[in-house]
Formats: sequence, structure tokens, C-alpha cells
Amino acid sequence: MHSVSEENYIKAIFHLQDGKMLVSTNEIAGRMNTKASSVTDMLKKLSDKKLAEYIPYKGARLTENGVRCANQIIRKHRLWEVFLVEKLDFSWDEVHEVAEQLEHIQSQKLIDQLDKHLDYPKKDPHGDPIPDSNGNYEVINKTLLSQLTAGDKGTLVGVIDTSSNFLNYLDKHNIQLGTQITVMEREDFDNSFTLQVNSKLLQVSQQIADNLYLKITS
Amino acid sequence: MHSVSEENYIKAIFHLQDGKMLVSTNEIAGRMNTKASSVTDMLKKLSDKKLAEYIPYKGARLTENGVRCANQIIRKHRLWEVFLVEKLDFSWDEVHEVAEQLEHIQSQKLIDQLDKHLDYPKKDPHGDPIPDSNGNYEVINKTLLSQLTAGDKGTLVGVIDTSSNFLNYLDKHNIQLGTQITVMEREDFDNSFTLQVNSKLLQVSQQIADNLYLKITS
DNA sequence: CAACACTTTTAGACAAGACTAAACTTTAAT
DNA sequence: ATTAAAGTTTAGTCTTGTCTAAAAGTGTTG
Repeated sequence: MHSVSEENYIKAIFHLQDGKMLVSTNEIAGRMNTKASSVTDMLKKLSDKKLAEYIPYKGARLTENGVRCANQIIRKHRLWEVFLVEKLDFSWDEVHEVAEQLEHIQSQKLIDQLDKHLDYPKKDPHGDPIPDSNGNYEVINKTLLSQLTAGDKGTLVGVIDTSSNFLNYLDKHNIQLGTQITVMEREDFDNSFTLQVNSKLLQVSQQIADNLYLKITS
Repeated sequence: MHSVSEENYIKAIFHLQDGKMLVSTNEIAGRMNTKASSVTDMLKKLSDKKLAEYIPYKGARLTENGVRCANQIIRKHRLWEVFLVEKLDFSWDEVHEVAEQLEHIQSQKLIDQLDKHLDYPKKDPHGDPIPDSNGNYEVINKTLLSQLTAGDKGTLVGVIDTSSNFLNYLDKHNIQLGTQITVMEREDFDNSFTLQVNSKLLQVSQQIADNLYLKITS
């Protein structure tokens, strides 16, 4: 089918193009830890294969075909994450790296059976939706914590950063998917927040507030 | 660690060197579906990395390190095969291809936890032993069917060829691991056999007899 | 609208792993 | 002991994916 490298670029473009008309070469290079010149080469190839539309000096965007492809890779990634957590007792901060490898295994039967074995999960361990085999997924109603103001409250339904560093920070404060969070105060100067979590007060920086999705309950 | 390609060569040499002093370039090329010149290149690389001893024009053999490495790859391959059959309802003829991909995933925790999840299996779905994390495995007492004579009998404990073609042939005749087989007659002319299997008589060619391992019961 | 900064592409190189064709060893047979 | 066949290695090429350095394009700002 497609090479591992092609799949990684498709995934990167997919995540970056959300909303945007075109994704720039530099943005892709940043996310992939490669150089802009390597990205240019790959964009030409993806364009030849009709997986992306590429306008030199302007940027690129996935075609319908490319999006379909991206959804299948994301489906595989997230199903493997569920497998690792549910069946192999991985914690949510350990799964990403391994899932990055597993997502490239090519076997339709494998992924269908894995889905069934896991009882058709709808979300991965970080709260992200798992596309079904047609690429459709439940849109989750969620708001970035950093956009809330004092008095708002909700439950944690997703995280953006899935690095061990960040997830360990959450673990340390007993914050998991489903945890109740109330915004007590917002500091306009540095956009930091005072939250009430697990009956305790917690100060969090903007960087943290930018990585937490809540489902508002009031 | 090692590249996928290196791992595949290590595995091939390991399987070929059984008993032999040295494995020839051509033998490796045959098993890997590559050309002899590609094998020469790789043997130099494996030799540089101290994974194989290579004597130009003579052949190669894995070092102790190479053997350790081979055992870990085989351990991963066979554990994944068990997983596919036991947990994902694959049949024994479908697992090889997918396990060839899965065996190259790099994560010690993954393989430890998979082993535990499967309850530390000792054999894969084709009857081959699964090395433990130190590379040790149970030696299975077995004899090639093609070396038996009229009157011998035993139970099927292993197969050599794991291709769908061969395994489907066995399925068609209801032959599985554990099936009782009696040698009724051996035709010296073409080394074919008349067997009694599942209370029926079955003619098998030498090629088939060369791929079945029995544990002798009489 | 010109000049500079920034982004992007091109050109050329490299590493891994494969191939073909030619040269070289080994082995077996006369 | 020669020679032919078979097996192996070398030399050179190709593809994929990466890089650096240089050239080209874009855009912003005075």
C-alpha cells in the first residue's frame, strides 16, 4: 500500500489541516522533525499519488482519498492504544510510542478482529474518538480549558499532548478522563488558572490549560 | 536496535544453520527471495556488527550474540501467532504473514506483557516452541513422518511449512496438532505413504511427509 | 516600490538495501 | 592437472528518504 514514511506524512498533514485551507511546508517539517526540503519532496510524491493537493510555495491539503487514508491510520493507532491499556496493562502515558509502530502493520483482518476483540471501543485512552471502518466517528462535545472563565465547570474528556511528561503530571495530581474540574479563578496577566480538582485547589499554567478538553456541566 | 532487514537475515541464517557449520550465500538468498550479491553485502554488515562470522566464499554462521538476537525475534513471532489464533480468531494458516510484520515491533514491555496476557504459552499454533525471555525453550521430542516405516504411529506435534497452501491441505483432511497418525504402508519407489488418519486411509506424497513432525507413540 | 527577512524549492550528496553484469573462487569431472 | 560449471564477490546503478547549501519566491515594512 503506502510506505511508513508516506503514512506518517499523511497523518501529520491531517492533524495540521484542521480548519485551515492549506498546511505549510514548515509546519509539516516542524511536526515531523524533518527539514523543509524533505517535506517538499514528499508533498510532490503525495500529490502524484493523488493523496494531497500541493501548490508550490503555498502549501498542501489532503484529498478526499488522503483523508480516508489518514482516518484508517488513526483508527489503527487508537485501537492499538486501547488494546495496550485494556489488555496489556499499559498506562496512558506509555502507549503512544508503541502505537506509532503498530499503526503501520498492514492487515485488514487484523484490525477488524482487534476492533471486535476490544468490543468496538468509541474512544482511545486519551479521550479521542476512534473512526469506524468507514472513517466515521462520534464528534465529542468538548471545550478547551483555556477558554473557560471563573465559575465554569466540567469533566475531563480529552487531552491534546500525549507525551509521558504531560500525562505523568496529570497522574501526579490524580487527574484522569472523567475527573471533575471547576475553574475558580483565571489570572488575566499570564492566563494561568486556579482549579478545583479532587476537592483540592490547583494552579495550572496556560500551557496546561491549552491541553485539556472539558465537557461543560454548568 | 537492528533494522527490519537485518532482523530478517538473522532469522534466515538461524533457521538454516541448524546443525551445519556454515550457511552458504545462495541458501540465504533462496530463503529470503533476494540475490546472492545482496546477501554478500548484508553478511559483511552483520559481520561488522559481530552478529555473524563471515568467511568469504565459504559462508556464514551467527555468533552467540546473533543467536540471542534470533531467539528474541522468534519469540516475538511465535507469541504474536498465539495471540492472533487465541485472541483474534485467526486460523493457523493466516498468522504467518501478519506475525512477520509484528515481530519487528520494538518494545520490551510490549512483548513481556503479551507473554503474560497469553499466560506464558510454550508452543505456537504450528507446534514450535516459544523461547522465554532468556532465549531458552523446551525441546520437543519429534520425528519427521518421512523417516517412519509401516507400523509406526504417533500424534502430530509440528509442521515445517507454514504456508496457507499446506495448512489448508491439512485442514481439508481434518489434520491438526494432536491428530493420531498411523503409517500403514511406505512406497519405496516415490517415498509416498499410506496413512490412517481419523479412521480413514490417506495417500500422501514425500513432500507432505517431509513437513510433518510426529511424537511416536509405539 | 524597494529591500530585507522569512519560507520554500532546487541541486547535489549520502545511507540503506536491493539489483545486474562482470570478475573471481571453488568444486567436480574429465 | 585442466577445465567447465556452479557459487560468490565486486563494481556500478537504482530507489526511498533524508540532509545541506544555494537559489528562488513571498511578504512586510519603511
